Amino acid sequence: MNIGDVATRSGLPAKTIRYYEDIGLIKPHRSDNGYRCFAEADLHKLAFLGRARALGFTIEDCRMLMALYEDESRASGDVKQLALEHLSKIEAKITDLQAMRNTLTELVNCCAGDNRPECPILKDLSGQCSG
Amino acid sequence: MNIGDVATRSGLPAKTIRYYEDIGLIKPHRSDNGYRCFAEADLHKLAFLGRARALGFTIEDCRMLMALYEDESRASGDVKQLALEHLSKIEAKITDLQAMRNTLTELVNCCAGDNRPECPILKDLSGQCSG
DNA sequence: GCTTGACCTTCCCCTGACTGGAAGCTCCAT
DNA sequence: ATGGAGCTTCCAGTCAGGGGAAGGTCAAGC
Repeated sequence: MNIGDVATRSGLPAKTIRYYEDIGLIKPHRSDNGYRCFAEADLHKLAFLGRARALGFTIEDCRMLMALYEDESRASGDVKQLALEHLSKIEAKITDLQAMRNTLTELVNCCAGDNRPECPILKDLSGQCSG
Repeated sequence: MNIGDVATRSGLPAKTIRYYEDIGLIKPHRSDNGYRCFAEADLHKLAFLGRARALGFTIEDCRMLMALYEDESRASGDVKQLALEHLSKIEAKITDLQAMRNTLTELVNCCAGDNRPECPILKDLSGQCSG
């Protein structure tokens, strides 16, 4: 398979696939003409990577997950720990974003949003507490 | 005021303050020795920027918010629109992260996390649906 | 007056995970 | 032979700064 076919079948852009080769996540063979030549196993790895990335794992996490996946004597505890650490980062992000959302929602609700300059959003940002 | 004092009082790192000058968000004067020389108004702007950034606004958003803040004939509707657009991006991110969290939580709960290699997390990532 | 250390300056490279685009090669169909 | 699609590499850019080098400045202490 050439990269275009793999891109279509994996759902990843060709650019991303080249990048993954660059950083050593996959190692496709080369045809005589210099084109990358992907086997089914490469496609499978790319799909794995795509799913891990979609769950928000970093590239380095993905690298470790792939290594664990390929290590048949792995301990599932190592995978679980990786996932739990990632989960706690996600939860922290959610908490941060919810705090932003709450503040913003309140500010937006206080703002008339008309043609007048008076604006509680700007007032808050400028440090003049409106409460 | 020198940059160190402003950093302390605004809570922003000196690096960040220099960066904000670089991209034109602030324009502190210079002393004869070449040092940046900050007035209270600069400090005020930096505090504004810090709060806007803490609410997750992008730098470009901040630039517009500052312009609106300084425009006494602004319409609060413009500010509100900016805030609403930002809010909807935040909400989209929260939704994405919650989906990740839900999937990950389920996977983690299915994983024994012991010394055995059997692992539903890896199984899911590899595309073998466990359900 | 000299030194020391803290503070300031600019400059450039690095981050993560790609994306865009240029220049050039290959392949296939016409 | 030619045109266009697809492939290659390489360079630069994204966002919002962070790290650190090389060097100028200032105030205190001796």
